[in-house]
Amino acid sequence: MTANTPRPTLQSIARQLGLHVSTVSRVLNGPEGEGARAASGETGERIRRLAAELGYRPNPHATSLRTQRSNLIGVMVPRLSDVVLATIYEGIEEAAAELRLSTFVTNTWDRPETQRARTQMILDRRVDGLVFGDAHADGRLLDEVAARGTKFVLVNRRAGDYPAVTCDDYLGGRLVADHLLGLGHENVAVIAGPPYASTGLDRAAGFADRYREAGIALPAERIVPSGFDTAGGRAAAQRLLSAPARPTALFAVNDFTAIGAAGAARDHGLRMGEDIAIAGFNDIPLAAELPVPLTSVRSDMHEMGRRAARLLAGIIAGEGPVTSERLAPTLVVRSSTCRPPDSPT
Amino acid sequence: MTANTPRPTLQSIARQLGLHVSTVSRVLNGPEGEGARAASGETGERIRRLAAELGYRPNPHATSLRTQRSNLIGVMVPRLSDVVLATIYEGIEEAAAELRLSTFVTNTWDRPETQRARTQMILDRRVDGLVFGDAHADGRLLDEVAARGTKFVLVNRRAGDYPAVTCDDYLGGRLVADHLLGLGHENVAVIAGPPYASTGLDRAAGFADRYREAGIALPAERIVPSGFDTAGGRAAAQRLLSAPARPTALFAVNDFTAIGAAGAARDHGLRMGEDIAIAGFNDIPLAAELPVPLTSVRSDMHEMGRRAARLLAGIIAGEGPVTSERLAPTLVVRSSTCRPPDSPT
DNA sequence: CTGAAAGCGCTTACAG
DNA sequence: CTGAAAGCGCTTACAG
Repeated sequence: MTANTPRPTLQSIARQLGLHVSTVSRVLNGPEGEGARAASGETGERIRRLAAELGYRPNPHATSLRTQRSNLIGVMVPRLSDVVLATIYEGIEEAAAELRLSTFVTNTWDRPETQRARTQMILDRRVDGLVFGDAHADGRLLDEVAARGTKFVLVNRRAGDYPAVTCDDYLGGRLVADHLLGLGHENVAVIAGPPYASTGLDRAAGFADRYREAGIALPAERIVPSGFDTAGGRAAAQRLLSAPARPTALFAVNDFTAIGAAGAARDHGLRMGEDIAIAGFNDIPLAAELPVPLTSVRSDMHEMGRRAARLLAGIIAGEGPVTSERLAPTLVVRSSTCRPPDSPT
Repeated sequence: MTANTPRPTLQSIARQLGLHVSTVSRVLNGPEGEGARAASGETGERIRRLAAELGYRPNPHATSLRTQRSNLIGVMVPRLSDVVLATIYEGIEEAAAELRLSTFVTNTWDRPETQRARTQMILDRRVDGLVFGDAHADGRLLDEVAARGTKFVLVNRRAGDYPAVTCDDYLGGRLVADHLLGLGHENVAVIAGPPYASTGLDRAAGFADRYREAGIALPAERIVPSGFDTAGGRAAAQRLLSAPARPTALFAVNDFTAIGAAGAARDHGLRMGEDIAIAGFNDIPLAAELPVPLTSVRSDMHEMGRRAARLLAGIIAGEGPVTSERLAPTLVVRSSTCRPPDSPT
């Protein structure tokens, strides 16, 4: 295909073959049934041969205009340079491509105005559906989007009763609590992430519930909100480690927060994995590569993305009842979580 | 806008106002000049008012079909879960949105077959242009794409004479060499990345040239290829540190590779920043957060992405001569680069 | 199995 | 300043 040759169209192919455009359409892009039948005919063979020779590719804008289906989906994420979201998006994009869906992805920075503006921008592109990876617990924007009849699913974070594919964050929090309890930690704290994200909320809740079941109630000041980045983790840990009865173990609801917390611990002269235990969440690839490898909860983010794409595709296709999915996490124990310093060996 | 109301179209607006669709089109979506003139008329006011009230949004598929312009661009990256590429993409997406362009982004894993297949998939979507963030030095695929008359730019990696926005990687390599020479390192090695990426090649070349100018020629076995991830850095460093006259400093052409190298150093009982100097490239956010903060070359990846988007937009618009851009890097010195262990203080 | 027709929602050169 | 017409490239119900 050289630069000057105009792209072939159904029309141009029909003309060259002395056929009608509708015939060519049915053979090349028609539904399976018809295409298959047409396949038998010798005409079908001629059409297919010429189309292949010319490198015919249907014009998706024409198809979308005609069918009112764009085969496009939009994906909203807080920020793609966060490896957690990037990995989820990779899963979405991969599964979407398998389903012949193309994706637009955009950052919303977790800011409501940006979320609203970018959602509108994506809807203006006439996507068939949306994946929200930035849902806020209040669900206000989602309510509006749902009211318009727009199809969507949530991924990573849940909100209300909207269909969502998430990690079982509550269970993940419990797993960490189990582990720290087993090591003998009774004086612990949680760096809980921002208050609008179900991930942090559920992880913290699972952790606190498990401790409560063990007879240890975490006081409110031991569950501190934070950003999801290293700076947030550092600041939160700084506060916790300056308190009177310093905790012997920290559960950060995200690995970056945990890395920031490790920095704060260092500033306090504490060695992670020896003087203080720190656990994170997500098991990002770097967790295992740190000088003191980080104990973390592994969730299959790529698979989460794949499932979200498929769930959305099902909804778009109008398939049966929609049920949210919750992936089981596993705890990966590494050397960052030691026993309490004064514990008997 | 409720679920059951059909979306307004130019037609529906024209009908409600007793006007012709072409009039409405000119007022709502027409070129600046006409729109402005139409603005004065009282009719224009009525049209605009109703459109706003109904929440009219032009159907981009219809517009694209008619104008043969999709306002869509495609972005090819090795993998989005690499924070370097994710950050570049954020810049592309941000600038593209400002230019009213929407972007498709896809992973190609640096595999030629995938690159080819995904490029075709993106072109099938009738994008107006492409940004390649995964160019291979041989430029084979790019030659094919160029031969079709497709418009594109490269970002991060350059190839042939195709328009590209890159970091001045050669200069970056020189900066690191300057720094290590200043510290007194004469026995050094480079972990150079894969042989198909201009980034690693140029960084290694700048480094080696600067050392040569200082009278120190790096033997070939001191410039070892690697992957761009921690595993690759670890393996390469493992080899280098097992050699007879062990280098006192390592330049890894990427921060992940440097982190992997630090792991290998630890395995050899070497403390980074005390027994061995290690420098990276890109200054990813984590570099400053490591227990031993990493010396690295900073390149403004977000800005690189923004410029690539604008360069492509210029090419699509058919504006003047196209010139590649090369952003100046800066060296960020941190504690990972110490003097050679046996150097006089 | 193939053809003819209508129409998805827009833009734009041509009249008036 | 506004209208009428043509057409971008497809799909699909209706005939034959």
